[in-house]
Amino acid sequence: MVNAALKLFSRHGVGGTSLQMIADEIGVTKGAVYHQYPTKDQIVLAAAEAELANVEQVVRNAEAWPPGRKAQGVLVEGIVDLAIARRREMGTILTDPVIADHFEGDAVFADVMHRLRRLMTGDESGPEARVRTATLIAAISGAVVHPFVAGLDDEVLRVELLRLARRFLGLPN
Amino acid sequence: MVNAALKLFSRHGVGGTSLQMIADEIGVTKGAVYHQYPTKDQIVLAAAEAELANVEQVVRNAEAWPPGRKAQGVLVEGIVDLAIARRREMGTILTDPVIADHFEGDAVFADVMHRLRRLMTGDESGPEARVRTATLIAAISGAVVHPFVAGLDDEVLRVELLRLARRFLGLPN
DNA sequence: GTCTATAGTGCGATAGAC
DNA sequence: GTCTATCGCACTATAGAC
Repeated sequence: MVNAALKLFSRHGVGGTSLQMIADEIGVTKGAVYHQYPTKDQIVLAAAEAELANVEQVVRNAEAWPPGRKAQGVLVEGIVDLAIARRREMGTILTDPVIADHFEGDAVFADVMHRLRRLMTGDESGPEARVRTATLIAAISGAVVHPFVAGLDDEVLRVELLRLARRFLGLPN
Repeated sequence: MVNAALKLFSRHGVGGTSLQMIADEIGVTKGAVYHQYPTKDQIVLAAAEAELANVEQVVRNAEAWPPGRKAQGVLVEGIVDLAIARRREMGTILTDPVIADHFEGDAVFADVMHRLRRLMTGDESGPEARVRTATLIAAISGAVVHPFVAGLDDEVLRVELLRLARRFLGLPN
């Protein structure tokens, strides 16, 4: 259900997705949808959190390594893989205005972003570190939905993106 | 009117913006809006094209220079300035699903993107060139709306983004 | 847990007065 | 060119049978 919602959100936007569309997508009626989630807002929230959980898992994997280049490499590889596996969905939670509103002031979102920045820039937290982190995330999650790469094979895209991201971070090859 | 629509689109998404909201924003009634545009689709199209025209102007400025590093520098500076001046609006035309649908197969959009890629990668047009171009555009237009940089001063953000973009392209300082 | 039925609201769009 | 008034429809949400 949450997955069906995310798929529709990323294809029509949150505002352009109705409960009827979600119900149709999973093959039930609106009433059944309302049984699980009392409001549309709750569905949006659940979908956004589910997608954020994927990012959190990638961050957690990278945190298993001691701080440094290896951890950064694991992080970048995880983000690239995630962005490719979910080309539209990942960008949606970062760019859709309705979901951005939901995450503004959200503690879990802030925590994941903070840990992500820490992995990439260590203890720096000034403007340079912030812009660098925001840029890398935006680059990867945004690039995968750009028309230029719409027709590219997943594996080709993966290799190119990884190369660019590693160079961006100053990591070996 | 087109500007009011773009502002609302970037704040609530295209699907989440009603004609009533647009009418209220510019201080008229729905009837007056319908006098200028026969359908909501036409408004969306006009708004998207207006924003695309800004990008086209930046590309045109860069094309005034002979192909090479100078042209690339002008291009990157123009894109960064545009993204900062219109932090939300520029990202909207690249990420909102409704607008992306409008641009899919659009000749003007394809032309601007083609010229942009040509400026950045010359005559190469393989996967590597495509991913590189898509990544740079996504990075800049996406980074400016990321929560990490929400509180940053425009000028600070501009300097950092320019530095990152230049390094990404292998341009001097 | 899924259904039908329906309330209440706001939507896109149209018609016609001024 | 802007207004009011209104149509038909789809929406979110609720109530209650099975």
